[in-house]
Amino acid sequence: MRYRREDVVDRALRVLDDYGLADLTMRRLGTELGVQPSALYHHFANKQALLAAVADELLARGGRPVPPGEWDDRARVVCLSLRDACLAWRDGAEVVATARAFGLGGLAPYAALVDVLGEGGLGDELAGAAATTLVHLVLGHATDEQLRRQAGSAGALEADDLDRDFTAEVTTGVDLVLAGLRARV
Amino acid sequence: MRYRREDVVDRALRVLDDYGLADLTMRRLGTELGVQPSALYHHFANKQALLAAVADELLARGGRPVPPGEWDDRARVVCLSLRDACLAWRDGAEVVATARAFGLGGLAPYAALVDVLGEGGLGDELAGAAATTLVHLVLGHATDEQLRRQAGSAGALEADDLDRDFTAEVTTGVDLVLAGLRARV
DNA sequence: CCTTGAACTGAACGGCGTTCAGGTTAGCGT
DNA sequence: ACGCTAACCTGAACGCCGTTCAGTTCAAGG
Repeated sequence: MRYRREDVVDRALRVLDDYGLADLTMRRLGTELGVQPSALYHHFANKQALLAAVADELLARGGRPVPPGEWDDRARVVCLSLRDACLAWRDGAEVVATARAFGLGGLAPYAALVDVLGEGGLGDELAGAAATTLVHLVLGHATDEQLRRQAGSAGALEADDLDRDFTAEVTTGVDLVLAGLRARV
Repeated sequence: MRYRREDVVDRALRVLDDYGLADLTMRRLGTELGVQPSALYHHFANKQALLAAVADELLARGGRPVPPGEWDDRARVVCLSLRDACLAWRDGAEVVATARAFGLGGLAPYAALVDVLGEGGLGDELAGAAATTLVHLVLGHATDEQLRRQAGSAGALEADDLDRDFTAEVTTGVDLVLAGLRARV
């Protein structure tokens, strides 16, 4: 069996979901495809590039249309949609965050936010700063949540982490920023 | 020469600042101390624990007293002080972020924020959510900034990253959240 | 049928975190 | 001054990791 780039990404997503980011190694992925690890370097320059492609695919599959309405409601949908896309895959938030940090992938949500906020009448500078803030906020929360859940299922759970309402927490954070923005329009 | 725990942390901070997080390996740190890598495992259970200690020390050294005043001004000082502490060391933000994610260190800023916001009359839940939001926001911005600067000095700089005012950006983000909070008091 | 380019092999390189049985040494109680 | 104890360290090994590279296979178009 010979593979194309997208086949490799698809399989990488499955390995990610089944075994986690730590076990998504080039060797493991190669084994899973019945191929030498070195074969993967025909499709990707290095592991970072692979992870960037995985992040983009992960976001594309979790994408959800942004309904018409007020700009702040639309921004909230973009944020929560980003969160859901990340949470839909094991270690999804970390994958997106690292890809984004290296500047190789996961940039779509930021662009979408800048658009929506721009439509809202915010200046370019404010829209950019707010979009960056929202993306960091959402990815940070989601990374935390996935890591805590994982630590919890491994037995190392702390009492105050069990009855935490993560959804309420991140929604509060997003709404705080949006309220701050509304005060500036 | 025989070392104590704090000597190792001190040296680790120096290696971090001189060579970056990627080169802060157990072997490198051992060599730097004139000691076998395995010797480090007498002081720390594993590398994560070492990094947590490094993060705490990094934050302690960058610490700055929070002056009296209004709760929102004090919260802003805590946030910018956290940022400065991270930026004072190469890859500082990433070190703190990962230590915090694993729940082993870097928790002081969060606690300080919860305190300050609690004094401001916010409920426990809102204070917690807001503190988490602010920490993610600041660490996210700082991580980005340090990574971009590093990529820039490596030659792979993009035009729109050069004339970015990171300080203004993160201040805007923090102020947006604080404005949102003020609207709720 | 031949050519060409994409896909892959197989072995190796250097480095990583971590373990472990045993050796060394500083400092304290006597 | 001496012995003991606990702290500190050695040296070698284990099993991984990402990545490179010269050479091989194979599907498809002319």
